Amino acid sequence: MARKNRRDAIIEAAAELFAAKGFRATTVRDIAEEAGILSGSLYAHIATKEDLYLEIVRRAAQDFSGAVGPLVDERGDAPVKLGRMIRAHLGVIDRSRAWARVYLDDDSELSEATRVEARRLRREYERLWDAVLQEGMASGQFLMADESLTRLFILSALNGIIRWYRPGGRLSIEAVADHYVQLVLRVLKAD
Amino acid sequence: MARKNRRDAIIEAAAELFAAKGFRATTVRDIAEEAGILSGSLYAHIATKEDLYLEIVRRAAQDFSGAVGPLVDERGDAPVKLGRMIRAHLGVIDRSRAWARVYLDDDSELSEATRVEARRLRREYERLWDAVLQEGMASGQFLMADESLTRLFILSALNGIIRWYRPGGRLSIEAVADHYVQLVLRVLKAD
DNA sequence: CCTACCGATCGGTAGG
DNA sequence: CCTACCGATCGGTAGG
Repeated sequence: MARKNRRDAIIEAAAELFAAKGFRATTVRDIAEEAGILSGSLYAHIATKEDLYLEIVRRAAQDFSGAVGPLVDERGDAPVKLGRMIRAHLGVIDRSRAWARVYLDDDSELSEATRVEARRLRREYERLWDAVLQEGMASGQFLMADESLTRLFILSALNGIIRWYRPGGRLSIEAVADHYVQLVLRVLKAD
Repeated sequence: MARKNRRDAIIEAAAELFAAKGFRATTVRDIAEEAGILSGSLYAHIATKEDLYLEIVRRAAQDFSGAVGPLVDERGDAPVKLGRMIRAHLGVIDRSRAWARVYLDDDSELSEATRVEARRLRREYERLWDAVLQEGMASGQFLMADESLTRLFILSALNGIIRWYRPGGRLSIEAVADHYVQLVLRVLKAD
């Protein structure tokens, strides 16, 4: 929470609201109120409501890539790396729930241009996962009949968490991550 | 496609539009146009836009339960049954894409009452999967450290399909189902 | 950042 | 099922 200016507060408020109610159901008046200003004043800081969405997706993409990306090149074999990546990915979901939700949901209510950019950012992130899956396949530690299908299966399972996990529930995110790492390694026949 | 009255046509149109654009971004004028009438005339057949949503969720829940439910009591051991259920589940997603999408997405733009009912229907459906998972655990054919976590993992992976599968792509839904059955059985250490 | 407001569009209704 | 319309609310702007 370094420099926290008004613009950041607006984006933060929008992320929470988009995550909770969806893009369309969130009004610029909701966002302004949450940020402590009036809706007209919002436009001194942003161009459009849709730009706000894009900014959230970009920051979330950075969160995920920043947490998971460096792990691809760290020491360790593919199963170990994948375990770290899963923990990091679920960690971001846990710490940045609202941002993650906006980022992971392909919101169909937006303009094509916005959706294309959001999709591009997600695809770029997915390549990190491909890299490690391929590494494990090359080393013979992962068994996959169809790599891209397997990646989709795994990432869908992981991202599903955002639909049911609530902090303070029966399991901590770390406990969930421990379980999920095991399940994913089973999928890959790696244990 | 038995009796196909105007009301059914309206619900069908709404399902396609809600799936494509979301509940909020779909207007009653969109729905009416798709059904070939004017928006005011819609209200001779429905009470509110939200009722339309509920009706779609109810029919989709019936689709899934009708296709998967009977398989729980059929002949065969748990792994065989689970394989059949996965194929049936993906079959519904394939044949009733729009309905499935509306049903599977917990739309946060709706009233509490509506969301509670939709959640109830989804929970009821999930119990079918719990039954078979428990059967496999009892027979020693499935290995799970945490049954409910494993169910969430598996169903998230399966339902993720609705976000990427498009008919006419590289793989048929049957081919995807074949792969996914194998991956799920691996998760359960059942092969 | 506020006041004051815009044109457009929304879900839904009355009366036929 | 249409015509005609309602009050409310929407994203965004002008002028300060």
